[in-house]
Amino acid sequence: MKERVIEILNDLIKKAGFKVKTDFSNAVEIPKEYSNGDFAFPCFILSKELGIPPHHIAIRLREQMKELPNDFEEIQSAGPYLNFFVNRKNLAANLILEIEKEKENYGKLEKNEKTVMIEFPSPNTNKPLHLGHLRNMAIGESVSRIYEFMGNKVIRSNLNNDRGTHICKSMLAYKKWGKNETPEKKKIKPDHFVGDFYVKFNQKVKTNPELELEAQGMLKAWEEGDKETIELSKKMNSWALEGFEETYKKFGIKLDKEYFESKIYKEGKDIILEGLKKKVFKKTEDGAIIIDLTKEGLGEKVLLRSDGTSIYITQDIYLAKKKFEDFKLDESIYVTGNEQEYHFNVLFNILEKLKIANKEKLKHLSYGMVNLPEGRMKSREGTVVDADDLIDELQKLIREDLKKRTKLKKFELDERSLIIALSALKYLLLKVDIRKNMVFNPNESISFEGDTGPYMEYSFARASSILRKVEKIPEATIPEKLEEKEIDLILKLNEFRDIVYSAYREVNPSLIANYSYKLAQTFNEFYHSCPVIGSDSEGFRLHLIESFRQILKNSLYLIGIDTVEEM
RNA sequence: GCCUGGGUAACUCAGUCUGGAUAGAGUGCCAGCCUUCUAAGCUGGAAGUCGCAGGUUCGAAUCCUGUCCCGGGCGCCA
Repeated sequence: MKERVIEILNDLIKKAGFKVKTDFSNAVEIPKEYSNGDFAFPCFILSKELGIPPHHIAIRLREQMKELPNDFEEIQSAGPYLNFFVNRKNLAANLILEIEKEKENYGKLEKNEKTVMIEFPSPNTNKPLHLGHLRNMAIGESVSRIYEFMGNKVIRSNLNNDRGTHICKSMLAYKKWGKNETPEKKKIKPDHFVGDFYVKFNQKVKTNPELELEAQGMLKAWEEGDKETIELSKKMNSWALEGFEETYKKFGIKLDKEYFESKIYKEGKDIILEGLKKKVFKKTEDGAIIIDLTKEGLGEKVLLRSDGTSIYITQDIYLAKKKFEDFKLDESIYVTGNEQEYHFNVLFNILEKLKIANKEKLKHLSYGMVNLPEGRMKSREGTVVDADDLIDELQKLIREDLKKRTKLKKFELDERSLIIALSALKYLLLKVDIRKNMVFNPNESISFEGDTGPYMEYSFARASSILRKVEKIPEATIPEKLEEKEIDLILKLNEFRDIVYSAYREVNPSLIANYSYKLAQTFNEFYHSCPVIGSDSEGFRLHLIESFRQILKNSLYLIGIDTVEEM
């Protein structure tokens, strides 16, 4: 459409007798206000070259237009701007037709573009998931869906951090004070059961610092193959993983491939030694192998300790290579908090130097932290917002609300309240720009009115309710004159494709989240000013509502949110 | 010290990449709207030196330089 505008502009400039060298094709813009048209040309850009004030240029250009082309409703000069209004009746007719035909596939690309692995949420198995993980999961899932929607094959992978001193801390506490209890006997969600011992350790270590050494000793025993320790680690890790699985399911994510640090932490040495041979790495005097990334501004980084053992980055190099080989990946994305930026920067440099993958194929999707009004969440100090507790609390609030207004059976109540609760949570986490830190205020952030997930659910339910009231949707006849709120809704629906594409290109789910909200808002305005059933435009408006439902559903799907037909 | 992200209304955030028309939402506050398709809604109002100072430009929240404040990183931890 923009090409048409440029075409028309070229024609008008020629007819006006202006001799222009300036390339103005990028100057054509989409105004923020619909009342200023669908496209606008700011004439300032020609003003200097022509030596004519911009508003005169706009008038002169408009004068050349004797007859409007079919695809435009109006072209008008407005001060220094020339505003183009596309033919909205045509647009509405085509749009509705296409959406109703393609339904959930509207805007989707079917091509087989790339195989992409997206790694998230990669938790530690010593404590339950918290709000930070939920942000990670919301982002990971949304980006996965966006990638799939744009025609890529996505493999969701998860690297479980199931070894290390932090794991030994909960193990040690269990060994000392656990009395062989089990989550089943105590009726506690298994990952919470494990986490309670991690908390216990951190309480006890305050008065007994030797526990720290004991935990380190335990790690040593574990790595040396001590049977009892291995058994304990297996038992506790499986509890943790069992609990995580439950939370993933509730939150609506399914990981395709699980990796375990305990299984790969010794791997990667060969790659390092080979790199040493190729002189990509070098050996220090005390025998450690390092890479010098001073030129890249990253300094020196140890890859293999002087005692020959590997560290975090060693196994990450191994795993990256394995991923590319096993799945023939075209791209590998890591979703983690921004505190790991240095690590991934170093990792990607190494992978490129070893020719495992160049940087275009690697992406660190780094997001900001979720803070509380008092500051950072600290699991050791117990100031974390627990993922399960938060979901339960939200669901409870919504369930109470639904109970007051509806007569639902228990399972319906459970299902509906969960969908709405997750809409609140996921939208809250995704509407904020991915790289920004965000503040979670337990008292204020839990809100169901205004710029929230439930607002969108409510809009969807109202639209659905209207459609339920009619038996059959008649053929749409586009009315001679469209109402302002109808036009707003049509234009907003028309933005969907562009928004999804931008979200994909920029790997930014918040664009879709914010669009979903604006779309729902536009619908609510339409809903209040345009009666549907019994009106002259009933047929058209029903189709418009059907299109709205579809686009909102598609849009919410991309940020991992389900819809409900009734509220 | 070096690297990196941020600073927009009382609060939580859009808008910045790709400079344009009076800087937008929501919450909270004030005033209206339920005998009509679900009031988790809609309409109106008050509320902003876009951290600060220069510069570029016809035009700067947006680009450049400097500066202040806040977060994160700079382990032979993960």
